[in-house]
Amino acid sequence: MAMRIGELARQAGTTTRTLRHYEELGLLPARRTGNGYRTYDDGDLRLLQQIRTLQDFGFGLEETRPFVDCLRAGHPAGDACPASLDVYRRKLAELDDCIADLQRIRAEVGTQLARAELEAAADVPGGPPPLCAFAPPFEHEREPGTP
Amino acid sequence: MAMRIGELARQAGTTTRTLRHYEELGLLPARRTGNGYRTYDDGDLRLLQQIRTLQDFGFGLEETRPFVDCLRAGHPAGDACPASLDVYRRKLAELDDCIADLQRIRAEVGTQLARAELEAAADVPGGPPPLCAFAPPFEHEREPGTP
DNA sequence: GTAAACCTTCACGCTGACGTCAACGCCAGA
DNA sequence: TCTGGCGTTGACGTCAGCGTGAAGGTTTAC
Repeated sequence: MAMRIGELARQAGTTTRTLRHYEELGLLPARRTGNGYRTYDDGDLRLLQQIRTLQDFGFGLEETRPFVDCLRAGHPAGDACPASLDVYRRKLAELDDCIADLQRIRAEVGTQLARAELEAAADVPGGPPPLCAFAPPFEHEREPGTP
Repeated sequence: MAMRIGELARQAGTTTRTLRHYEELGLLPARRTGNGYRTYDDGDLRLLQQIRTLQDFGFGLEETRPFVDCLRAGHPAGDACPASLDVYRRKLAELDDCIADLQRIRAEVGTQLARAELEAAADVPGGPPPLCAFAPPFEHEREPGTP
């Protein structure tokens, strides 16, 4: 039940440095034992798991705060509060924008690559295999030594 | 033709700080006039435009280097060299991976949002509009003042 | 009793692409 | 000659999410 920072880090698959960082941010404050050691319980593990899950989805730490607050407020799930739902919705919109941007860019880069490859094939005869095997190099561009 | 740093920055739609940064990286070195002022020409403007275009596509500055070198080597286009094509291809793969990741995440977040919204609707009767318009609020939750 | 394994705080480092001062030099117009 | 607007270098700040020590105290196992 009660555990120290190393144990919690192991259970959550993270590091003690990360947990201290979360505490600096006020995201996951710890109780202290008499000697100053941080001490956590299973509730903290749940909060931490919530944070890590959202992190894996690309949420920033600040964006996880409503979920953590929601859990701490006693709700059974971190997304049982309106503020969390808002974060979900904003993230969805953000993801959609981002995906659309990347798809535009992907298409553009693909086009550029295809064009550049064609031009390279045209400029360096004998380099990459020609699309039409019967297309001979032009005479005035033929290299010396080639019969 | 010849211009100083402010003029080049204006023509390329960037800042003098950015141009000094590029020079620090060795990406866009400048000639100097007698008084130590940086001086650029139209060729530098082309190099800079190449860099900015690739930047807009999400290329890192180091990734633009082959293109810039290619132009400086006298090629008519920055992507006329094999090294540039390699960068294109790596970027395409990177974009595909990234898009796939984001789409998985988008689906996951969408699922979570839908589920959380349903649970919120179930837990808070009378909050969001019910799916079935004939479902009346329960008596013990009815507000005072409502006939 | 001692060594290993834990814990503490402090504080700098890393990545990328610049922004933002400070403190000063150079030059043209009124 | 003064003012304003350019230019220069150097160096620190920003954003996020930690990593990586250093220097020391505490607990645990043998």
